[in-house]
Amino acid sequence: MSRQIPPVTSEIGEYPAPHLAVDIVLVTIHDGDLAVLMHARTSEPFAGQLVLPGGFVHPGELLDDTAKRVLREKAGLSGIAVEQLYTFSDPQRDPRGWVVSVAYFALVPYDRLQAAMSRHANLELVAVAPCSSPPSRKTGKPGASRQRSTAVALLELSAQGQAIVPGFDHMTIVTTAIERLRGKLDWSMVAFGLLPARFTLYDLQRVHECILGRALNKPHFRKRMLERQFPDGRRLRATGAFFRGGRQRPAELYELKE
Amino acid sequence: MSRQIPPVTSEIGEYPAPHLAVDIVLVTIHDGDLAVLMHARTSEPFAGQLVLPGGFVHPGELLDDTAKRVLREKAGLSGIAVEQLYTFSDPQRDPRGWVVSVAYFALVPYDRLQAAMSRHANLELVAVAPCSSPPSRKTGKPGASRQRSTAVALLELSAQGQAIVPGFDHMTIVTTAIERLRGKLDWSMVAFGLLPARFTLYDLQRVHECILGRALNKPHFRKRMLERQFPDGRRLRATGAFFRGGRQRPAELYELKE
DNA sequence: CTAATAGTGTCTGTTAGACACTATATA
DNA sequence: TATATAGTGTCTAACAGACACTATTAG
Repeated sequence: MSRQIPPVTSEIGEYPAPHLAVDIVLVTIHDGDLAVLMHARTSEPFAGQLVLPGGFVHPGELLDDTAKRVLREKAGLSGIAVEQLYTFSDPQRDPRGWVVSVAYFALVPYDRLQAAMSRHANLELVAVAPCSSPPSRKTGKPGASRQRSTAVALLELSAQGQAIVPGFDHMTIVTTAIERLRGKLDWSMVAFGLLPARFTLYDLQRVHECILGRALNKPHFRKRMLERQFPDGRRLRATGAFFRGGRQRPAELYELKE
Repeated sequence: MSRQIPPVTSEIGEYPAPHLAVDIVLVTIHDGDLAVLMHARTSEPFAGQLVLPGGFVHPGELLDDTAKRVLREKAGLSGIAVEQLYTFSDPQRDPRGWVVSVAYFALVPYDRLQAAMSRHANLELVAVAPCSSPPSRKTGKPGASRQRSTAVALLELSAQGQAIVPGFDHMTIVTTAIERLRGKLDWSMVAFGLLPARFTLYDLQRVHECILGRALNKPHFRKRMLERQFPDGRRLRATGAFFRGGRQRPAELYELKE
């Protein structure tokens, strides 16, 4: 196969131009694990392997809008905030030709994603777990192993208990997204993107623990969250309503206000 | 002028492709101020205005390599680490046509940049100062004004005392670069990219203060830096040599070791 | 009652800054 | 000597985690 490099000429100069695509890492939390949305490819290359939803940029379109359009077209999800992650440019990353990809990440509460997935049968939710560590918080103490390796994969992907090797360079893209998510956790509002409008403080703590991959101190976490003013100016406010789900004392529901 | 959209066809699909360029924000510290490297455009659009060094991506080239090549070709600087910043895709950002730009930032000690600039007469060093605040640490207390505005410019650019309005969207790119630099300062090694191999602890502190735009506590800063192991595993080590520059007690020179 | 989670109070070690002090060079 | 910066010791306040405790629901 001869690799395609689209020849382009213009006033600007005679510069061949790469195809420009967008790939989306849509992150959610399901069953105590971080998870990302993928779908199985139906054609070569990487037929049968899972890849991130993606698409090419249209003329006159901002990359942010491309990302939103891809989410709408491929997952039926609208009104989700997206954030640019990194641009991947390895000339070999797509066997079909020269395709540079701008990766985005987006966050969605699981219940919204579940509704969307029921209308798009080809979508799959892939669990993301720290490498060489139990896949779920429920089956083992997280954060026990600390490692500084960078060459070895930091994350393991799995769907229905099966390990996943995504197509293209999408494993790298997912790893980059999760690292970015961790880095933004304590100064941005990413945690709330994974929660519904009302949630208990322990829900919020579980989101933080899930992203960080380690346990947090409960009294301190609660104090810090309740005192804090978030970057958009809002604070946590008790609603007076309670979540009565388990067989224990009900937990108060909070929301962002002011 | 009809805006150019290069028509491209390929196996991958019939997708028009944008031109893909790289723009570099080369940051240094000169005379107590952050500064970036620019040059005056000699042709339309934006003839006479200052812009960042940039260039188009070549086929088969990684974007990181494009950034290094641009630094080499336009500023005669080699062996400088570059880091991808953000990809700017506003369809209107270049009046000549559809040009998506991947911005990079790079750091260089002023003495190296000065040597390079003496060989490239068209280059200019543009001072970067926090908006509505004295342009230099020496003429006023920095960090006195705190603002949360995002729509208004956060930075002011100036060369030879004259305010600068760069061409294209390069003001936005510079602002994004400085914000990123601040965010990375306390967990990465960016400060050392702006210093020669040997430096005094107060040099290091001045770099931090310059990037943050506020004063730091001297005893604490020194303790923290001397105890700390940096991400690459190295630590600060006293060299036994001293800088005898002023009319006061000489300051010991330190370097990164181990 | 027990089980299980919700939520709080207190202690301790670490971190960060304020402030004051000593040290040592040049002029 | 005066002065300017180099470099340090100590105090205090805020922060973060460990731990133990009380509260309240379902069953």
